[in-house]
Amino acid sequence: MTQSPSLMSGVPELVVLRFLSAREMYGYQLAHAIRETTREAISLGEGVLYPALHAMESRGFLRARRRTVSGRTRVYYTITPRGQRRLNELSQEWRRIAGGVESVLAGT
Amino acid sequence: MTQSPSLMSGVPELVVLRFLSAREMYGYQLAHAIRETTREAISLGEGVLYPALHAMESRGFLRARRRTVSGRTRVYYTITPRGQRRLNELSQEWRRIAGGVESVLAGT
DNA sequence: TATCATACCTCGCCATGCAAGGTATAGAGG
DNA sequence: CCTCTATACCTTGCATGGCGAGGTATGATA
Repeated sequence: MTQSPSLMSGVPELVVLRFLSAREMYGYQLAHAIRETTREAISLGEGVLYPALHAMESRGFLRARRRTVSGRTRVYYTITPRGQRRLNELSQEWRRIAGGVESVLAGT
Repeated sequence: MTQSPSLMSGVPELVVLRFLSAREMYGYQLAHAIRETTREAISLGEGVLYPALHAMESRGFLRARRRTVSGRTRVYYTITPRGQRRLNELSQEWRRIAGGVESVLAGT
């Protein structure tokens, strides 16, 4: 119903890569960490997070490793060199666009 | 080919509304103003700008008025009260998400 | 007379967010 | 024992929306 144009496009990939560049994490953990770090400003639903993780893995940005911890299966992700390069590109892209938007919002 | 996730989603609508909240403008003029103000950081192609303008008009955010200036037809746009409300919402939304991304990029 | 800048437009691809729905285990409380 | 909550993963289908490519037309400049 033409709600909002979702300013979120590309954001999940960027923030996930950033987290994984610091340490290995699993999906559920990522979701919580993102919510906490951003104080709820960014909250990725599972329908966003998991497909994003799979896409990044198949593109070679992440490596997945299943581990069973006390009867529960977790999929841990680590960032690859390609993923690191991707993160650098996306960060730069983000800064560029965010800077542009800010300059417009600030007025001439 | 899964190029880039295009962090641009929603940005055209936001920046156009912001410009039009200051003064009446026509499409081509908007494109140039956006490029200039953002120092090329944001550059809207015509395949983005015109469909966006039409969509915003049909949603009641803008009002269009054709005018012929020295043999050329221009479509001037003004923002409506609804468009102004929309701008406020989008701005807030933008600040929220951008703040979240920044906090992630900055690290814990 | 060509080329550029102005000025508008549409079509079609496809990437992607997101809601909704599904499976399964562990632990706590009644 | 049973229900509920938290943990932990998954997929399908829809709608949005950016973007390239292509199209039309005029005025000015070289």
